[in-house]
Amino acid sequence: MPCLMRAPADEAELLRRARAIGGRTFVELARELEVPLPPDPRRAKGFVGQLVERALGAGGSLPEPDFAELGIELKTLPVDRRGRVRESTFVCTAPIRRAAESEWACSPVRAKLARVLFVVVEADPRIARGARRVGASFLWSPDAETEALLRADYEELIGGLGAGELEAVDARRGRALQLRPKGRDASVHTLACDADGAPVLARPRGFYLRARFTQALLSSEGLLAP
DNA sequence: GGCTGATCATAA
DNA sequence: TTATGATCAGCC
Repeated sequence: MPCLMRAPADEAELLRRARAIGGRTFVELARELEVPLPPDPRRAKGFVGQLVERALGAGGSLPEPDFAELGIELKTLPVDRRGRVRESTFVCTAPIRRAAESEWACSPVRAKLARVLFVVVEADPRIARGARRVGASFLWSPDAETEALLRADYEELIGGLGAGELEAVDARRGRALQLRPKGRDASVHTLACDADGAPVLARPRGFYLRARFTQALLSSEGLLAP
């Protein structure tokens, strides 16, 4: 594998590349890409995602799709050794200040989830870090029913923010999407409006896909052991 | 055990 | 500083 990878020309090539790295350990991948391994893996939470980005020729961490030409977002999907999704999937930050005027049709959530390449990765504490591998990959777009579900969640959550219900809209809300804190740490705050429209400080939030939801996607793809 | 809230690294 | 990439770790 070349160390500097050009962007893939089309979906088929992207999917081929993703499937070609299936079965490789992250250590092997890092060596091939000449990327140094982090000294303390527990402090390198995004390492695997960024490694896969490089391996597939993604654009990098820019405010645009990973594969801008193709309109495709890349997401790694951490699973345990039984193929159970271990974590939720970050989608994008929530527009807290502009929540009241945010519509689904032009929302970053809809844009990001319109076309996603999911790359399954092993993330099981019972598997030694050096032995964890890249798994299966699949391209996904929401069908009409799923988009309706995402839209309903989005409108409920963003509606809550827009109404200033900043404390009420916690991670327990939403069936597929949820809102969770997203910041350097709990001390980070951003300007928001409370229920009366008065300015208040609030924690930045991000939209995440629940693990239950991505688990169902894996299942639909036939990627789960019975 | 699953889930929520907290936290960590890097790039521009 | 804000965006990207996520996982950690204690609570329920």
